[in-house]
Amino acid sequence: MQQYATKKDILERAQELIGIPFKNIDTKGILASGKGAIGNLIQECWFGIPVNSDPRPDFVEADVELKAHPFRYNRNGQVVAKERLVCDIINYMEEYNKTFETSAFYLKCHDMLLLPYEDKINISKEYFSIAKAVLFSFPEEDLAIIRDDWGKIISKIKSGIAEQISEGDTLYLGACTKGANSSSLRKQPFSYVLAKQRAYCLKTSYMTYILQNYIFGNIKNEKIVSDVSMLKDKTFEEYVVEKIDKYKNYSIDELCDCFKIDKKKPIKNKESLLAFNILGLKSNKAEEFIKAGINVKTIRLNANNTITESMSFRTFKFKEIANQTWEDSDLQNYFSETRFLFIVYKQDGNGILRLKGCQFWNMPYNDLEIEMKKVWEITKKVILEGASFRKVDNKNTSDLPKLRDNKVGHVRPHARNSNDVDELPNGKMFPKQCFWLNNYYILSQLNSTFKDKE
DNA sequence: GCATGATCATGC
DNA sequence: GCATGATCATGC
Repeated sequence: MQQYATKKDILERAQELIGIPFKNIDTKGILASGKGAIGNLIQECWFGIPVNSDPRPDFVEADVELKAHPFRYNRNGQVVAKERLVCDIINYMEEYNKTFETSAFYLKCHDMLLLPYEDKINISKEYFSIAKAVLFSFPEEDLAIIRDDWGKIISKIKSGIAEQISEGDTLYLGACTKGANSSSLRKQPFSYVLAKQRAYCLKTSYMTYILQNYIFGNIKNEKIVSDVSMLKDKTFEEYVVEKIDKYKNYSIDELCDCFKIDKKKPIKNKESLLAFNILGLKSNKAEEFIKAGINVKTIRLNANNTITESMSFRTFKFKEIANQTWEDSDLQNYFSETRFLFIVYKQDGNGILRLKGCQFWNMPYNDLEIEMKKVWEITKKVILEGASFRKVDNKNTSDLPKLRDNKVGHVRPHARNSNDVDELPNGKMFPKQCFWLNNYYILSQLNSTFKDKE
């Protein structure tokens, strides 16, 4: 029998922990032992539960899992999760045989004692302390999405492609890599290919939402699915696709008329705003998209089924790339975690853009870990060498990867103008750059239904 | 026609 | 003032 046997006992004891520096409770020297130590510290030294590998929640009688989790304040002063919340390792050999209710994730994490602590930059973690103590169980509408996420992960195991699982496949519940390094491999049941070891996790974007809305505040955003019964016979993504599909072939002006938007008023990214309107939202913010960290991108197809422009992303800092490895690079993290919603418009014979529909997408595992990795590594090499950055005929040029060098991506300027510069490791200044997805690569990723001849 | 470098426009 | 999403302009 555990000492803290009810939720009430647990929460009361947890409340007493708030504000106490971790070094003051560390009677066993756990902090010195390394990663994951804070959860272990609280479990052992504060609640007296020995660390174990029991598949059941830490508080067995109360059926509650203890989770300490770091947060930070962003530039705007908002609380944001520092990282995803990692749960159990996914045992590919066993997990596919289970139901969601008996999965290792749900069995352990259906109810959690969340203990967020601020992770302060340049301060030793022994001075950190728990900021809040909250008992958390998933809202019904989140559970509907998490259940589908789980199904997606399992279906890749059942298809014998566990090695192609990516965190970007899913919305709230992810499968993140876990292990000493990327060579930690495991067997899978329907293929001889070894797959990277992965663990169930709640995505960083989801944890940020929990922190901002359930723990520290109560910001309300518009929901796409206002009632969970709307997802009775379809997934969230299917619901979105079907809804947008109802306005197939509407021109931008026609859509503006439908939603009473001033056609002449300059609005940034009107095409995506119209898609949000179709989904029943007034703003271009949806609770589900924020939780899932979904990135909405508009794609314009020409009448002859080509795409003119490549797709840009945020600018990078030369020195950041120079100091990172691929595994901890912003680019790898971004494309492995991020799910996209493409809103697809296509020019008709008269050059008028018409809505064709939408498509959820994330970068396939091999495109990221083989192709994009090459682009990143060449970029790093060119930045470190530094010699190729030069001016020819008054134009800045360099040996950074170009459009035809790689089928997935390239590097190009992304700045206000050529005077908007960033410092290279050798001290030279050069226009800010970003990674781009090649226009022809994007085209290759689009559903064939968008490319049909009219 | 397309690749590449440069720049625009909104919105916070 | 700047990030972001997007598009323009030149020259081969």
